[in-house]
Amino acid sequence: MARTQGSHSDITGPKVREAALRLFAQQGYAAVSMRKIAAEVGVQAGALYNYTPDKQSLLFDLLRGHMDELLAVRAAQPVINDPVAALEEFTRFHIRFHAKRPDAVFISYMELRNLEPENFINIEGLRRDYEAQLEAILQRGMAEGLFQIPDPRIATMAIIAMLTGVNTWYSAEGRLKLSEIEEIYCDMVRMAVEMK
Amino acid sequence: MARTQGSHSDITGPKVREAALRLFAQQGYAAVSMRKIAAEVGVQAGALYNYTPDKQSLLFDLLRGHMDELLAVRAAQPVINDPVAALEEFTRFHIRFHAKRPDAVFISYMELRNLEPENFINIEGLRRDYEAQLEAILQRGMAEGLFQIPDPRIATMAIIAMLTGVNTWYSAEGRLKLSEIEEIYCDMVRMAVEMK
DNA sequence: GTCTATATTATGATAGAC
DNA sequence: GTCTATCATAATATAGAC
Repeated sequence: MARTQGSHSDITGPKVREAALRLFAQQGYAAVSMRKIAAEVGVQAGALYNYTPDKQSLLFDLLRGHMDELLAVRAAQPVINDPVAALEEFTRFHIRFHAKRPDAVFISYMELRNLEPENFINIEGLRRDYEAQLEAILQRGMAEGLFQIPDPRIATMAIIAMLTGVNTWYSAEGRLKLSEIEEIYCDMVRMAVEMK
Repeated sequence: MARTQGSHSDITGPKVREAALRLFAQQGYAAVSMRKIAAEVGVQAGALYNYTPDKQSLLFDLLRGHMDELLAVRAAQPVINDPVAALEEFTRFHIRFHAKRPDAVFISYMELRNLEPENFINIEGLRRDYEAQLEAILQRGMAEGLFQIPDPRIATMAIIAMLTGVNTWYSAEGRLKLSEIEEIYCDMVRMAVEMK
């Protein structure tokens, strides 16, 4: 049986999220109208409401999806017992995962303030879960006498800020390949925490 | 001679910039209307145009003022020749300066994309000038055989990201005083670059 | 599922009275 | 210098035809 003309639910849905992600990252949530998203997708504004109840849900779904994927990919990773090896693996993982998703990372940091309170708490919780994984590695390394860390909680925030900062300047056409960047950060992170 | 009723140029001007800074940081440039700024100041929207030609100039002036102050305060600092001492001073300076101006720091990173191209280039140039100061310290330390740094340009970006990251979680009512935080970051930065 | 049309509200900026 | 009033647009979201 032939499809109803103009019926593209399975294609349009993802396209809406992709367009919203790209536009929110480029211009900011508040600066992007439903009309702009619709134009990018190639439909009229009204049609978007088949895919999201409102603009806020669109933003929340993007952030939630990003965090869910981050945690899911981490959870599927094999556990590494040696703290030194685990720290290196975390460093490489973080850089690689985030470098591949610059738009999602950008809005995850920049548009938190545009989430309604309930949604904000939700995303913040997921972020804390992720941070806790790094902190656990640092704690283990200290317990085993391998790491020398003035304050593990602060070191966690410092390392994550440092690694996520790659996204502010990284370009696939830049001076360094991603694997080289990973290497450099692994060195710096190791030097910053290892016992002398 | 009595003043014209309702004439408060010298008071209202700064109040407009303060209100805009606070609101832009809290809600984002695009989400803040001239009416919201006016309400915060306690005037009508039309009155704002006595203090700024348009909304874009208001944003640019805030970012420009922030960067100018950053560079001016740095320029007034005495030069430190020893790279180790200079790096510690830079670390403490950066944390202290930025912790005191969370709103300005926030919009300096978040609202760059809302600057018109010419204004964007202007601010980016000032930021590069600031980064160059840290990179020069790292280069000097390497030349003198004091620092071991895989890539000075990347180390510069990494350290600045790490230090600026303090602003995402620092609170005056938090577990640690700012002086303690400075101390911890000095340790981590030193450990990350010093020759073993 | 998408379209057109529309209700309702808000926007940046300006003009002119005081 | 500030106010009120207004212009010209643009916003989110919905209703109903197809």
